[in-house]
Amino acid sequence: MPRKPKNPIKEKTDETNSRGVSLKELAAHLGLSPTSLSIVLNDSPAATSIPQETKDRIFEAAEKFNYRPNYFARSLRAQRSFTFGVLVPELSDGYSAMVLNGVESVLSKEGYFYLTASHMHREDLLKHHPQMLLERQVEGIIAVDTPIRFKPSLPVISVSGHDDVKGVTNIILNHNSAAKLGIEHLYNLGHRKIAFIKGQDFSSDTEIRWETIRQAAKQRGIEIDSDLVVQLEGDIPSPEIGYIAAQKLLAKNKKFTALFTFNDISAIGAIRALLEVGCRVPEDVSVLGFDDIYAAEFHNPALTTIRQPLFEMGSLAAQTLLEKLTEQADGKFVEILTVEPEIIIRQSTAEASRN
Amino acid sequence: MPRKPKNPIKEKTDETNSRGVSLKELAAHLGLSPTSLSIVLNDSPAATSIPQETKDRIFEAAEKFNYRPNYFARSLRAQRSFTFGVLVPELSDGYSAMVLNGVESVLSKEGYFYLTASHMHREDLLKHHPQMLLERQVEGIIAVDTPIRFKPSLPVISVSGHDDVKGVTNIILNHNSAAKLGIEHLYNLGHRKIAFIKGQDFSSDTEIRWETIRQAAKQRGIEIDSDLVVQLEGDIPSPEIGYIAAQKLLAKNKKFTALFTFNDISAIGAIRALLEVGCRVPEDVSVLGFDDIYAAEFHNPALTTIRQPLFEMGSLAAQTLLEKLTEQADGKFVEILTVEPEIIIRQSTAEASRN
DNA sequence: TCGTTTTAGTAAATCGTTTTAGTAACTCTG
DNA sequence: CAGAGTTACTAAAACGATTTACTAAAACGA
Repeated sequence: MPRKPKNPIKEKTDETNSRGVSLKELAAHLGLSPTSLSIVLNDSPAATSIPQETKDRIFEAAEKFNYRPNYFARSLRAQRSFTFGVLVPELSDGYSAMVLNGVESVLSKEGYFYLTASHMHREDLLKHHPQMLLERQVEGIIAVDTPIRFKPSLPVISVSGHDDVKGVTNIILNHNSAAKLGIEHLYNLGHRKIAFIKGQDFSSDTEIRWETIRQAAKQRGIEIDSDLVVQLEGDIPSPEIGYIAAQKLLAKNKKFTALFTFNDISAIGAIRALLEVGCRVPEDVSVLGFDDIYAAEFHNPALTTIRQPLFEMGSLAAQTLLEKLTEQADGKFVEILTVEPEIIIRQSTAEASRN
Repeated sequence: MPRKPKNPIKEKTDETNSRGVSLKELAAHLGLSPTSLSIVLNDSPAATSIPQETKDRIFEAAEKFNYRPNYFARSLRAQRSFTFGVLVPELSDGYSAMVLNGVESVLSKEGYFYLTASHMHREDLLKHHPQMLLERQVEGIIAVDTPIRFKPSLPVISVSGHDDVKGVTNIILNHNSAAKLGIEHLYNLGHRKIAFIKGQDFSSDTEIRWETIRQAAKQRGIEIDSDLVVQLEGDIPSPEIGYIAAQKLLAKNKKFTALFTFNDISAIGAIRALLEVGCRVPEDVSVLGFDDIYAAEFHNPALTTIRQPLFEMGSLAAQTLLEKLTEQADGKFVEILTVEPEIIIRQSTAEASRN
């Protein structure tokens, strides 16, 4: 026989329930103390001494009135936000979004959310955004292709960053492998005169990618002509910057049979520039991309590219950050986590032309 | 002459300051009450009666100890989160990300952040995510290309949704114009046999886009052959689904001189399918896309497409939501905000071939 | 039967702000 | 010089949960 509620909560209509029931109200309704409800609903140790009948009453009422603990009250008390901050250069470049997919896939399972902040490589935002995220009490930060311009006062995971900041775990591609895969592929197709498009100075992968490519080329006995090296400029996530870079390259009027670009976006722009001057891809010039974004497979010609497992890098970052939070400073700190690239051979590369 | 602090806060090192100073600590340090500091720091009305000297002392100390009000405490008290929730199907389709850029550009100016939740058109997530966002006390929800499967108990703005849910403001493209722009363009190039790729059933734009296209075609006296209409299937954000749809179309073996696709992504996939069977674009078949994502301009051939101002739609959504929050129910409710499309003519469309 | 343990709870403190409702000590004003 | 008003503050309540430290009653053990 159900007991009568002591201080019945008036049935709230759809109109009035906007703010939900508080623990206190629910407790009054049941004639119990908030303490008891809290203990039961959270199944804390003290719950063992509460009889099942009471527990059931509590669960039932919580269900009926759709009780949801107030997020702020709970977080204030527990000093936890169940929220991460994510720093990205820009969302619509096809790169960050893939990483974020991976991040979200892990976080949503754990009841975490994340706040996104785009800095567009602006120095002021690189400092300001982390501040803001800290004020929002994020429990950790994931920085994607983002230089660390702040003192990390909480766990930070960097995806494709290369800043070597103390305390920051870096998730990076095995760039040595990546460079070798690319260079070997071109070499095996007979390419010896290879042009390169480097990344922008601000992009964190630029330096290491270039360094590893130089080494891989050297090992293969390929000489890099500095006239055949150009660099991306500007920060819009459009192929246009690759187009412009390729035009600069063509303006030098030096012969090359292959072009190794910084990423797929710039490869797509570069192909446009090549086609415009009558260079066929891949018959006259092979073009090799990097990343394997969705557009790569269906571009014309379909891009041969070095695939980065972006989704996995995101989920690994989230996973690692969650682990960092549970191990209380006892854990052995991991500085670098490496993921492996893969070469995806499609139609934009071919045997070097003879002439 | 600076006064002596009453209860000096020990200078915290970089190591220990992780949690920051509380208002109480700062007040004790200054020999004042937390109330006074709160009044001064927030410049609330009562601050007029506080002498400048005291104010300065407070500001100085706040600065020195880098005082930041605790977000949870403040939000708990004020019942405000300064956070929106954003529902998207998927981040890496190049569409949502552009909208989010617009959203963020407005929110960051106002000190707001947003939580992202991707539902991938799964019914369970379409119900679960809004719940979660509500529990996180978001002040409003922006739904991008997302059906509303929840009772909106707080302000909701839908971008490219067509659910006509009471209380939801819809930001939508002027689909009539869009359809006309597309049909007129193809008509003027001499196309009469036009094929169509419709969107997936779950995509909110599918129905209206198709309806308006049918009307525009009718007005122009173009007959739509139902054999020349195929539909996208599957929910990956890759051109592959457009590729498959175009193959189905080609399998019907009916002649057409133009193809009006649901979006740029599917246009890119469709072009691949056409090229594979020896159809040249645009010489044999003109292809018209929709959206004008970054990839459109540099695809080969460059896509002629109907541009949606995605960034603007995002910033308009954020702006509108912010306004909704300040006007307290007095405001006249706006149900629909329309934005205008634009046709971007590039290389994927041309005069209809004669044969 | 007395003392201990278990059962079934509760009151009050706490997290860190903001706000409401004061209180004293001055300064005017007539 | 009494009353009103201003100045310069502060104590306490509130937001809504969790946690610590109790209490009162019942059950158990010797």
